[in-house]
Amino acid sequence: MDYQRLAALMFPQELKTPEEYEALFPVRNLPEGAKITRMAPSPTGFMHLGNLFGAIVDERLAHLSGGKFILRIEDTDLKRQVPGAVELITRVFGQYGLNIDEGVTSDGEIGEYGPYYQRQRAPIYQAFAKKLVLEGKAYPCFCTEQDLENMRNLQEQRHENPGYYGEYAVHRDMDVDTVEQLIKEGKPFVVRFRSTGDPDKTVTIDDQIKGKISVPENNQDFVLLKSDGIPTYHFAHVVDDHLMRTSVVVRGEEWLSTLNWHIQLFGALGFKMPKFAHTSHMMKVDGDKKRKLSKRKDPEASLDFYRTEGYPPESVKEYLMTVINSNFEDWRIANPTAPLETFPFSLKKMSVSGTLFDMDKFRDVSKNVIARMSAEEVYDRVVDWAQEFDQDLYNCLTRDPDYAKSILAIGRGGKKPRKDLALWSEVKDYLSFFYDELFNPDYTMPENVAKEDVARILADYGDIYNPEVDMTEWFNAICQYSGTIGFASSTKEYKQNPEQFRGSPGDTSMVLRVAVCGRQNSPDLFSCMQILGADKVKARLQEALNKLN
RNA sequence: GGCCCUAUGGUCAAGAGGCCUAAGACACCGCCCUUUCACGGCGGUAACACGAGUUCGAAUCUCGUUAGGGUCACCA
Repeated sequence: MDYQRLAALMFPQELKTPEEYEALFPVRNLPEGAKITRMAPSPTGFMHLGNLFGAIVDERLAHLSGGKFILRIEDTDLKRQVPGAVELITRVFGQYGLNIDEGVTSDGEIGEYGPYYQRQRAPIYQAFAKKLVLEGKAYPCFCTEQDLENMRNLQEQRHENPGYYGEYAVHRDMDVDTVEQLIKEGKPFVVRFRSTGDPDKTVTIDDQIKGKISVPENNQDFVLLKSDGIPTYHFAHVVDDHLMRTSVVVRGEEWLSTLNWHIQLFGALGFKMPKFAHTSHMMKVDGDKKRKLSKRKDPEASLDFYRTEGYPPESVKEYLMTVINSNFEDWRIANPTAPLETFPFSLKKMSVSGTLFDMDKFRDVSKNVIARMSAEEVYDRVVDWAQEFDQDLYNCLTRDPDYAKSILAIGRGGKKPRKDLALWSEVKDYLSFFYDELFNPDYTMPENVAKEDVARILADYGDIYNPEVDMTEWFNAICQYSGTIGFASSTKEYKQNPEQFRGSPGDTSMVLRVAVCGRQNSPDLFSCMQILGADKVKARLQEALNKLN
């Protein structure tokens, strides 16, 4: 077989040699142990929680080891491309604080191992494909989609494995004259790998997460270059990760099934294999079954969900860390305020089995994240969120920032901070009663307080309330007043003989709370009254009294 | 169906042959603290998928079964 002639027919264009590329992208000069990782999303306009999961692993691995983290765009499939998708990707990286050392950023490409868009790397892949053709390790295939479908049907009928292999690899040994003829006729062709694998033999690799994995050798003549000269994932992955000198390939375990293709290709091209780390999937319960988080069925699969709902990126990251590294939670308890970056992340601690996404757990994590923030920071974040997603809330918050911050400061800080908020979209309801236009009172009074007592408290308290005094004195006044209307004048007293009283100071407070806040649950009532101011408190009491009748 | 991966409470998980009468977190329940709530404290319910084998000894090693997941494209 005249491979020289075959290669010339298949690749008439001017191409650099593989050796030239090797020289162009030399092995990196990095300290011992430094890891090169890469995230390689497709610009589909959708960022999956799993993408972030992988990106965090990549980023931590690289930066904890003094290596490099690369962002490469896998835009080889034109059909799936969506305008603005790359911007979405870089925006997400920015939001989540995943700093790229090399590759595509919001300010263009950086780094010496580019281009980092695969489409722009077409000549590189072609050069290496040509090398394989010259060595008899690849060949053109002129099968149409229809041909392949017919083949699959036949294989299904015969209960044989589907695919392009063995006797089904019909164009494998086509003579060069025929190839020339077909090319002259303008027939499109793909470039296929000529597999020499024996499926009865197995090949074993040591995965960084899963440990030893044994798979049968590949015998499929899979496609290297599509008919438009653009590579498939498999070929692009091998060429890119070699030339970019990636040292650890982190990717989802769905790639395990074609791992033998990649192993074979690294061998055929004479490339040193990188290490592999196959991550398990995020799962979700669907009825009584578990399945992979689905972009179509599960809103929480999309990173956009967290943004629109108002979950801080830190919360998502923090939650993912609890899943990624089993010792993270203990570390966080021991180091409540330490930056995430100081956690000693390790691949060894990664789970090998699929993890169910746990919304309860996630909310808990997020509450803790938000509880650690200052009122100032919460204010800034909520305003940013509201500006985009809740104009009413935005208007309220920005009208008087100090007022808003004083609300958000209630019970914040200290040893036992309040944990009311898990996400920004809960803020509006949380503080609605501080704003007249959001105030939507439910005047349901505590059942154990007689209606005439309610009316009396509401009528009397306006004159009793003194905004000048501190919390202790404020509560003492309520206690004292309670004593004058047949209520106990202390909680202790009431508890000793509940039947002797019409109510307790707690009941009095609850009546006031319902009137002032329009609900039975609120942060500390004293603080609420302080922030609202005496005039507003009195107006609210009157309003509630009017509604009573 | 073939191939591959996985299997400890409802969920995430600790666990590397004896430290296991099996950690911890979330959720749930109870009690305490308390002007309600949110916190916080204390306690509780709840698990090694099944069957063989190896071994003095198995959650841990091996095999099988079962169950779940993934994958079988000119998609990634």
